[in-house]
Parts: sequence; structure tokens; C-alpha cells
Amino acid sequence: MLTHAAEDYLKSIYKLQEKGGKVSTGILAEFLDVKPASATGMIKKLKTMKLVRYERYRGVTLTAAGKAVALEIIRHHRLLELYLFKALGVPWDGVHEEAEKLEHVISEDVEARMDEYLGYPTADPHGAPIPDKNGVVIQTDSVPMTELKDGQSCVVAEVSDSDSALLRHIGSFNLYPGTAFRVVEVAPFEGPFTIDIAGQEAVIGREVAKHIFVEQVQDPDNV
Amino acid sequence: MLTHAAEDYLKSIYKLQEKGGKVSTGILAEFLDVKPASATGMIKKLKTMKLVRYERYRGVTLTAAGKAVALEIIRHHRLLELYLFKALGVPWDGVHEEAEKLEHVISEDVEARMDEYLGYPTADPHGAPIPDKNGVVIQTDSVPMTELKDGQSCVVAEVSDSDSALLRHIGSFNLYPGTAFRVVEVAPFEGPFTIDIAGQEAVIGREVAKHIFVEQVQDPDNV
DNA sequence: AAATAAATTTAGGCATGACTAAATTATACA
DNA sequence: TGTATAATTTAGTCATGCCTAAATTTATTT
Ligand SMILES: [Mn+2]
Ligand SMILES: [Mn+2]
Ligand SMILES: [Mn+2]
Ligand SMILES: [Mn+2]
Repeated sequence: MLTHAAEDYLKSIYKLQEKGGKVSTGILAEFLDVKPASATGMIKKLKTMKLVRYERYRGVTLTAAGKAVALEIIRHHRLLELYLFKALGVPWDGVHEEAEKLEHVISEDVEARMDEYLGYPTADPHGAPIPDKNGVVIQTDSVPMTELKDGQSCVVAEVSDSDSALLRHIGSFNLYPGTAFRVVEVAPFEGPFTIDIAGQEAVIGREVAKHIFVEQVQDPDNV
Repeated sequence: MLTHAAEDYLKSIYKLQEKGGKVSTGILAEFLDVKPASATGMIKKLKTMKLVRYERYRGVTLTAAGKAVALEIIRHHRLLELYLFKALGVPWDGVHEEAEKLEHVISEDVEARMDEYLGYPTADPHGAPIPDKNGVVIQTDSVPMTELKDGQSCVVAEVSDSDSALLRHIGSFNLYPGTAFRVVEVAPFEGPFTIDIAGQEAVIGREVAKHIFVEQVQDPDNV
């Protein structure tokens, strides 16, 4: 069996190689909050297990076996987040931390039972896709809210889940995945977004908007 | 924070000192399936943390602080067992193994939410008492089924929870905690017990009976 | 093409938590 | 009261997974 640490490395490599192919030791180390030397050490171990491809100074990528493990852990994480949220009422800014520990520990049986209880869901409380039990991920084509223009309407697809305070802030506007809103005004010179959520106006700063991803963008004349 | 290993040692010392005061290194090591030398090492570490009292060759006992930690972990374990059983339908012979890993990992928040969901229960699926959040344990005075005589009636109070196959076997007779039965016959020469469970007769071997604890024992003439 | 800067690797260490083998202490009994 | 036996401790190892500091390699700039 893999250690918790090895699983977290594989998960991180998966996420980083999604946006940008080969993953450098430094990027991986920064993402995991360890030193590059520690990352090199683990990468070598993962290579002997044939879970990653690696050439020194050339970055690392997952093998098919490594990707399968990564997706398995990501599936655990996101199912757990949704389960904690729906079944136990853990607030959406608390589920990530909890799932980060539980993901390494639950059995396949418990995974399957949560999946069934939740009705085979496809997204976690932050809108991130839950890989199915065969490791198939449904990709959506969402864009950062910062790309929106005056008058456009859209639906929240996903929000970054790692910063708890940011999630509480976003939650205070009711901007959960699935929530529809319309851009009332984008202030000039990189200014904030004024939006209309079910008749309620809210002002969203650019730093926050970077972490909100939307889809189904419609211009007002297309309605 | 304590390591998983330290928590398991404290939990084990608690359980062993319940029946017999001071706990010897050998007994503790056997219980945890490690070598005595390993137990000595951990005991020394726990002593520096003031969680146990210990003098070499003289056995070990928990301090108040150590007992509090032990009860906290036991509470996690038993709440988790019951939660997995009731909320996710994990069979009663599977909950122990799962809880053994989860007990070290769940937050106080999740503990409290499970407790609420379950209606502040006082016993796990095997009948073992769940310490309350202040560490108070409700003690019951149950006796091993092997002490029963012909004609006596009783209710199952608790069954040993660590042997999965044994639990499946006991479950096949529906001998869950709370189940009432009457002893039809105790075969002589250390023979098996024939019992009546809601009109259904079952024969229970002595080895199995050792692991079933009963209470509210009544002789037939007292009814 | 060198020189500098950045990234990465190597070497050496530390803390955990297990192990085996050998030495020590306690206990049991003759 | 000594001696055999059993229990326990000590000493020395090993594997993980992290760290820092120094050496090495690659990338960038002039
Ligand atoms: Mn994790
Ligand atoms: Mn998430
Ligand atoms: Mn445990
Ligand atoms: Mn139990």
C-alpha cells in the first residue's frame, strides 16, 4: 500500500500536469509546501514504483498506473467533501481540510456507500468534478469570472476550495455552484464587478473573482 | 498533537487496565501485536508527555491526562462504528476495522455532528458503551454467556468486536445487543448451549459463548 | 561562448516507530 | 537461599519522510 505522503504527491502531480504538461520539482514542492529536495526524494520513490515518468531536471509526469491512483484519491476527496456537506452539514469552508485527511483512510466499501447515498454525484460542493469509479472525469469548460463583460449572464460552475476564508466570503454572497447571476457593471481600470444575484446586488473584487469560475455565459441580446 | 501510534497505545492501556490495574509491557505488546521492546519505547515516550505512570519492570497506568485521551479515541471509535452502521449500512463485522483508522483522523466537529445525528447514543453496534463528550462512561454489569444455566432468560448486552468472522457467525443467529433469549439446555461436560431466540432454536458453542455478554438474567421461576 | 542566475540533486541529519539480539531484573521453586 | 525461567529493558538497526546546506546541472543573458 502507498503511504499518505505518496498519495498526496500523486494527487498534486495530477492537478499540476492538468495545466501545463510536465511538472517541475520546484512547482510540485511549492504546491505541497515541502522543500524541492523532499520532492526529488519522493519522485524517485514513485519512479521505482512505476507510478511516474521522470528524468532529472526534466520534470515528472504520471504513468497510467500513477494517474489511476491520483484519480482514486481525488474521487475519495470530493465524495467525502460532498458527503460531509450533505449528510453531516459540515460548512463548505470546512469540508476540504477534513477530506484531506479522510481521503487516505476510507475503504472502497465506504466510498461506494457514500456514492450510493449521494446518488452518484458528479461534482463536489465547490463544483469540482468527481471522477467516477473507473476514473472518468467529466470536464466542463468554465472560465474565470474576470473574463465577464457588462450585461453578461452566467452560472457559477466552480470555486477554488483551498482557502477557507475566501469560501466563507464567497458563500456570504450565495455564489454557490449552480447559482445564476448577471453582470451589472465592470468598473474600469481593473475595478470590481457589480453583479445581480436573484435581484440582490453584490460587489465582487477582482481577487475574489479570479477564484470563481462560470459557464453558460450569455450576452443580454441572446436572451 | 499525538501520533496515531501513541493514541492506539493509550487506548490499549486503558482497555487493559480496566480488567486488572497495572498493565505489563508484555500484555500491552501482545495486545497491540508489537514486540515488548517496541512497547517499552513508546511507554517511555508517553511518560515524558505525562500521559502514563511507569516504573521499569513495574507496569504502566494512565494519568488523568492519558485517560482523557484514551476515552476521546474510544469515543471516536464507537461513534464511528455506530455511524457507519446506521448511516451508511456498513455491516457490523466491518465497522471495527474501518473505525480503527478513522478514529485518529476525524475532527471534534465531525464527532459532534455524528453524535447529534445518532441522537447522543450510549452504545456502539456491539453493545460497548460510548463515553460522552466529557469522558463519562456508563458501566453495565454484564456476564459472559458461559455462566448461564438451564432455563435462564436474558438479553444480549455486548459482543467482542475484533473478530470479523466471529461477528458474522453471531449475527447469523441474530444475537445482536438487545436481543432476548432463553437457555433451553446446557450440554454437560463443557458442551454447547441450546437457546431459544424468539421461538427459533440455535446451538451456540462454548468458544462463541465466551464472547457474548448478557444481562437481566432471570430464572424461569422468577418470571 | 562565458558568466550569471535559477532549478535541481546530492549528502548528511533528525524524528518516528518498528525490529532483533543481548543484557538485566523479577519471580518461582527447589 | 540460591538458581532456573520468564519478563523486561537496553543497544543497535532499519525504513519513512521530512529538513538544510552544498554541489551540480540547466537556462538565461550579455
Ligand atoms: Mn491528503
Ligand atoms: Mn472541493
Ligand atoms: Mn487505531
Ligand atoms: Mn465496537
